Amino acid sequence: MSRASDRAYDHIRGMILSGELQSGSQIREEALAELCGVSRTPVRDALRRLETEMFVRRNESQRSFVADWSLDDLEDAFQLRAMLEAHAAKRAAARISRDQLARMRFHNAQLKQAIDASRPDVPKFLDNNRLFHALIVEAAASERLASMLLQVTEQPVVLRTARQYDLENLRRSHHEHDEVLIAFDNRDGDWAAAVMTAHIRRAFHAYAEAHSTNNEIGKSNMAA
Amino acid sequence: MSRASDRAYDHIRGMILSGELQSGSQIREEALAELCGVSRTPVRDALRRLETEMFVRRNESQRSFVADWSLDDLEDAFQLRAMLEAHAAKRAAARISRDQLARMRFHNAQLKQAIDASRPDVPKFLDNNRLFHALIVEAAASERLASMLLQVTEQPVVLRTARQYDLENLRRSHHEHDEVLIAFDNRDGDWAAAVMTAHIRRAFHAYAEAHSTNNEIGKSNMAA
DNA sequence: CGACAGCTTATTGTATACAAATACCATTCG
DNA sequence: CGAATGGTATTTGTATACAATAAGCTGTCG
Repeated sequence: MSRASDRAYDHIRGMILSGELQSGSQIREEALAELCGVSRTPVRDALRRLETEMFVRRNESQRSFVADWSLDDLEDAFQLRAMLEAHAAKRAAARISRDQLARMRFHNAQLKQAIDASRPDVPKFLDNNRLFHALIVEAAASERLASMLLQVTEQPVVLRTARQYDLENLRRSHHEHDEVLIAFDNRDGDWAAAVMTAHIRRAFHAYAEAHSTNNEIGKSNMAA
Repeated sequence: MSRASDRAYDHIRGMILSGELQSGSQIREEALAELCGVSRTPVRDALRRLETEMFVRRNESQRSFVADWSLDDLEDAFQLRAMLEAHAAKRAAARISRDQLARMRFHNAQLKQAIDASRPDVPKFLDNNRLFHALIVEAAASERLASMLLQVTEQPVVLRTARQYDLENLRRSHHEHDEVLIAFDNRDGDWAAAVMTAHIRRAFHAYAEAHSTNNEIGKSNMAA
């Protein structure tokens, strides 16, 4: 997309994720325009996108607000995500190429390195985790599925704890990824789907637990 | 939403569904603006919406085109729809109220009347069918699920046959709805989900068959 | 005190002008 | 003859002004 509306999108999204824009607070187009250094036109574009992704909500008279998520909403999103990612895994098992498999293995290895380092490298973990999951979606070869997953993969919730990244959960993620790979090797879609469902549900519970014992500010991209 | 951009949305969507805008053809904002009698601003708004709903596709340099769907794309959409509607049915089974159940029964009865008339009343059938399904989504009580279902419920495909509305399929729809209601009565979410999956998959095959034996122009809202 | 009407202000919606990017076409050069 | 290049036309992106709508406030009346 165009430069200005993209910048606006990234900027606003970032402010929501970081908590700079408080959950539930009203956001005015002109104020955002100033913050982003563009006019209202691209800001409106960005707001529409964020609205479909449920980062932003509009009331009946078209005022925009930062989405305010309850734990129930969160579980709802995770439930849909589990279903969609399981479906993606099943499709991927039947279609994935040698090359894609190799790349998945690579990212899972990188992700293990990130955990095993003397000081765990969380950004590296998250990055490779994201790429691992992206490859499954790519292999699933369904544009529609991909676009739906985008809508549930990142939640507009500011996590307030560091425990989201506890080593135990990161290690489990790695092992679950490994099992997905074995299921793919065996072209067993049902197996892959089941592992993926469990993977996402575990992520939800880690997420929820972290959310209930809030200490400090974190990012929202859960390590699934 | 606002009046002008809503009108633009409805108008463009209608032109796509009716075939007035040919699949795969490029669409220019200014041309649409003239057709809709508004300026480009609301047209752009409408195009963005239609794009997220996959009625419109944009190439790498931001030109817009009417979506062109293959049978595979269609099956893909139906598969996702089946999964999502089954999920909705399962959730609904656990949450639906007496009043909602009564309204569902009403619509299913109306829909039967539409079939049993000396000359089947297809619009009446479709209307009550839509309301029946909408009630399930309402009872499922997940905004996200609802918004995702909107994205897969209407396909931007011009059907070229009347057979989509053959009586046999309409009757089956009625009976399947009936079974969903019984499953709801028994609060059996798995049962409801299974019936719904079958319901949507049958609809797909009816749709696909109709699509392969094309005669005349129809609407795209399949009787599921 | 409370509710309501009318005015004022704040906010979003639309039109339009212009800027930027891209496609298209013709012409030239190898 | 084909590929590359440049210029022109087409199309989309952005800013801005103004219109329409909704919210908030103030003062009046019951």
